[in-house]
Amino acid sequence: MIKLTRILKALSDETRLRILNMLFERDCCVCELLQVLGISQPRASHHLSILYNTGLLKLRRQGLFSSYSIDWENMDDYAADLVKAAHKGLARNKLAEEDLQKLASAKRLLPECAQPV
Amino acid sequence: MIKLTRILKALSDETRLRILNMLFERDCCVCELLQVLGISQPRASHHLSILYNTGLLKLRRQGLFSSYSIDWENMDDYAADLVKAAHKGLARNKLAEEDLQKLASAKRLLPECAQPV
DNA sequence: TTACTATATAACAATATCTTTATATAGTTA
DNA sequence: TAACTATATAAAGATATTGTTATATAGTAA
Repeated sequence: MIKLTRILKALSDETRLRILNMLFERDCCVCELLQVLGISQPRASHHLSILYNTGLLKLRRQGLFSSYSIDWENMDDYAADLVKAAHKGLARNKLAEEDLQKLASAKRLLPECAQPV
Repeated sequence: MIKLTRILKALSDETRLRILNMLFERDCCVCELLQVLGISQPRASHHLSILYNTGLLKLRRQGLFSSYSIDWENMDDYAADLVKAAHKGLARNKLAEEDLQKLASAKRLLPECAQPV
């Protein structure tokens, strides 16, 4: 129950849903998330840590850069269902769509910054 | 986005998940929920109002009694997915299982108190 | 080494959520 | 009508969450 509520709480925030929406598109480094979301770095870092600690994201560090992606492999079945349903709920959402457009032209600080994990 | 986060927040609470779990079994009147959950009446009422106002439940009043049930008909597709996934996440949960056992023997104050809506 | 950069963490204020206690509403029964 | 019952709502304290500012960590480059 605690795990389930933690996952639901992790999903219950606009910023974190926007992050997940972007990671549905492809994995991203923090620098890209910052550019697109237009929020402070500690704020992004905080929300990423919540998603990460809940087991929804995995992290690949390359030097100074951190690339996050959705950790489908280690996620419980129901958790994957929740993430997919939340993503479905973002369909045709203005903000979420704009984020993806910005992501397409976001500057990657290093070329290897957002390659598949 | 606001609707989506409201639904996720509504699901992000143990008491409300227990209520939904019971309503997955069958619709219940508040008196039954109180017996099973073992919480105060205003607390149950408060959580029911959150689920109701988020559009996840429907209500049928019969005199003094209120029967709640999951409002599948008026729920968005993604919302139904979220509710089902949350329910899936309760599988084999001790507390949720005990609730259903108690529900089976909960005393209905009126025979028509928990008939299908 | 020092300076710089990307990200994480800590501390704190602002806000939201949960629970309890008290009260209101509205249907029922006498 | 008055008394009673099931449920809802309001007020208020306790706790949790969010966002900001400041600082730490750790990799890179000079």
